Parts: sequence; structure tokens; C-alpha cells
Amino acid sequence: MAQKPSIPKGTRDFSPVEMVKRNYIFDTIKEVFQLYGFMPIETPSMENLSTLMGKYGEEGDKLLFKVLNSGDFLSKINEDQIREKNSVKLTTKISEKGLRYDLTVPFARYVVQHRNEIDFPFKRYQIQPVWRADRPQKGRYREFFQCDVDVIGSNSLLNEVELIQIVDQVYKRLQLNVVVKLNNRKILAGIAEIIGEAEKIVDITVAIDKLDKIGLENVNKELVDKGISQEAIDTLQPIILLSGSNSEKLAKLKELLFASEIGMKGIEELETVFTYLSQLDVQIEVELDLTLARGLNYYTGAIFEVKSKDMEFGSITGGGRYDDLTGIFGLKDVSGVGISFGADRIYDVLEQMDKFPSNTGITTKVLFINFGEKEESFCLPILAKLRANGINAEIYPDSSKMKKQMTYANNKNIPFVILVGESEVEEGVVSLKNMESGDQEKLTPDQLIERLVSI
RNA sequence: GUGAUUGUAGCUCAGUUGGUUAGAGCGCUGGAUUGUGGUUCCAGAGGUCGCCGGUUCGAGACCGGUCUUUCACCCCA
Repeated sequence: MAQKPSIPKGTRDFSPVEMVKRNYIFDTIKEVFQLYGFMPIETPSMENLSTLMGKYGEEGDKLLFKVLNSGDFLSKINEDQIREKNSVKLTTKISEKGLRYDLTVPFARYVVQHRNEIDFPFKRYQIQPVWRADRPQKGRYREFFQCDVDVIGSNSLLNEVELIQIVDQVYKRLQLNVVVKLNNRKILAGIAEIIGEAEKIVDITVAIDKLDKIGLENVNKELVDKGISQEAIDTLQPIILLSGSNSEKLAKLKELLFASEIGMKGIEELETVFTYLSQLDVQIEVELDLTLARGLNYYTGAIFEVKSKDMEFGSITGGGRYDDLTGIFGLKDVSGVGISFGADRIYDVLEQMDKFPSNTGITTKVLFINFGEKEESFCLPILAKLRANGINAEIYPDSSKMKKQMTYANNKNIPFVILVGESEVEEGVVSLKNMESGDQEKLTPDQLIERLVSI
């Protein structure tokens, strides 16, 4: 057992059966993306660490996989630096590349780097793996796929609305019941401003984000721990406990935040989005959730999160608007908004709910049983013809025992096998056997093609 | 990063308070069946009990370390 090869913690192999299911998800998502005019790009697995560091907060920096410099990476390090045992400092000297942590930051880098070739607004999608060095857990892997759609170079809230439509379409096609949670960073900023703790906005949002998980009492406790004044916490209570319909919540928020310019801007943005949604008759459930914060601190406007209604799980899709992500790379005043579908979590939900289409398992339609050299040369031209007609077909490569060949067809879920023995070769026909019913009939090659094309 | 948890055949798992040769089901291979799979019956192969060290006359079982699995926290897809 110990000698057996293995793969790193939090990574996975995907079998053919799993790949067929995964591709079903990717294909569905891709189709919808393209329906809305998004085009694909890809970026390298590795980015320069300078591109990645500092974009995901302190926590994110720790979760970056760093790539050791090639060559004698210790040659420039002196004894003192090693003895100091400061990993962070040493890391910058021996590693200058890292695996991408998400697709949004590499995309921002891409946009800045190729700004002269790009027509704005730029709508792209990107489906690639990302890597995070955190501990694996339920629905959490160290290598996982994200499916990102972003539009950059447009401030219009119509983009936010289209993203919600995309979410609606994707999950309709995947037949999953989901709810879209919607919030706006400006409202959160407004709240922080109103209660007089504007600088602590991150601590406040992280705390109230946990409301439905740990309850009001523990949220308040955490706020106290973070040094928020009791007065501010008291002012916060009616805000985080807001209930009712989306429009009721917005109406109450207006009263509470009227003194905050940024807060009112956020409310206005949300109202616009909701107006669009009703005009477009979007059916998906969209809920204004003030406790939705999302850790990534580059978000500046709308924040989205999608949760499965059938299953207790983390979010399966998330995103938001970022006004200045490209600014970090030297391109100012370009706003983007995007969302990311977590393919691996969607897979887990579909699997749990048994919502994968059943026919995705069939790959080969017909298998030629191999009887030997003579029969083989009779079969090969027919096999080529079947393939030319778009029929997935294969021949068993060895003239093994029939039982073994039939079992192969069985295990691979192949619905038909073709038997050609001495007598068939003489008659110039093939025997087509339906593996489900067991029925068998003799057909000429032309009849065979006609039959298989029609099924 | 913190706290738990798991590891025995290809897979899913048994294995008593430490005691000879470590078991089952499924799968696999062969046969019953030399041109017919799924069902049935018979036989067989397959394990340094995650790894390293320790306690003991004796360890799959106890202890320490390490890796791995799963889970919670942190954070997040």
C-alpha cells in the first residue's frame, strides 16, 4: 500500500464517467455564456507573485501556492537570512511565481496588458482550474475549476442584470433550485458610516455575514471582540434584522441610511437592478440579503451569491462589481463586474440530487466483436464507414474470448454489438445484437448503417 | 493556521480484554458453456493491516511521530 502512487492532498483524478458528467456542466455553462455574447480566453496556471500578492487580503496571501525558482535558488541567500527563519521574507527571495488563486485577478492583469487590442466593453468567459492551499473539506479542494464570466469597461447596471439572467438560465438548464442573494458593498459602507465605524467595515461585514450560521448573539459578541462600540452595535441591530420583501427592505433602508451618501447610492443601484429584473420578467428568486458580505475586498458595488435550495452547502456561484481592480495594474477608471460558477460544487449538488441526465454515460454506440484476422479484415471497412457516418463505433482490438468481449461491451454500456464470424463473412452480412433486449438480426453493411443512423 | 477524525484485498467494510495461518460481500481470473454478455453454480488469485519508531515473550489492536481521509473553526467556489 505504501508503495502505491498517490496524488497531493486536496487534488483529484477524474474517471471517464466523472468527466462525462463534468463536461455536461461545462458545456451547459459555456452555451449560456455564449448566448449572452461572451468569448473565451485562457491565462497561464502561473502568474508572477507580484500580480497575485495583496489582492485577496492577508488570508489570501497565505493560501497562495508559490512556485520555487528554478536553478540554484539558494545561491543569492546568505546565512543570516536563513538563520532568521522569517518564511515570508525568505519566500520573496526564493519564489517569484505562484499558481492562480482565482480567475478574476489574472483577467484584470490580462485586460491591462492587452488594453490596446481589446474593444470595450470586453465580455469574456474563462473556465480553468485554480489552486488554494487551504485545508480540504466538504466541497473544498486545493485544485478546483471556476467558470467565470466578466464584463469589463462598462458601468451599466444592465451588466449586473444580465449576469443574473445567466445564473437563471444555467440553473434552469441544470434543473437545480437556487436562490440568488444580492447585496451592495456601498450599502455596507453606508451602514458602517451611519453607525460611526466606517474604518471597521471589513470586520463588521465579516461578522454579520455569519448571522444565519451563528446567530445574532454571537455576531454581536464578535463585533465587541473586534472593538466596535456598544452604541454602534445597538444602532446596527435594526439594520441587520430587516425583514420583509425586497422593496420593503429597501424602503426601510432608505430611512435608516438617508444621511449616508454612499449608502443611498447603493440603494439606488439595487433599485435599478430590481426594476430591470421585473421588466425582463426574470423568474429566478432574487433576494436582497444585507448579511451577504463576501470576503474579497476588491468588490465595490453589487455582490452576488447563489445557493442551492435543495441542499445545505456553501455558495455554488458568487461574484460582484469591482471598480478598480485594473487600477492596481496601472489602468484607471475601468469598472468590471463578474460572477464565478463553482463547477465542483455544482457537480456535488447534481450528484446528490441525482440530476445528471442518464444518457451521458453512453459513448460508444456499437462494438465489433473480434473473431480473428479474416473476420477483422471484413469488419474494418464497415467500421470505417460507420464512423464516416458519425456513429461512435469501436472494434475489440484482440480476438479474446467472446465472454470477455461481451463483458467489455456490457461494462461500457454499449447498446449494440456486431458479430461477424465465418458464416457472416461468407454471406457478406453482419449480425447486429441489441444488448438490452438480446435480439439479433442479420443485415447487409448498407442496412446496418441505415439502421444505426436512425437510432 | 487551530481542534477533532480516518487508514485492513481493486472497492465497501468485519476483526472480541494484545495470543498460532487476518475474514466477508462485491469485483477480478478460470471452469460449467470451443459463436453470445447481464442470472446461477464451482474453483482460484489477490494483504509487510498507511509509513517510521517504541512498549511487549508476542502488536492489525497499545504509545509517539509522520503522511492521508473526513469534519468543524478561520476563510472561501
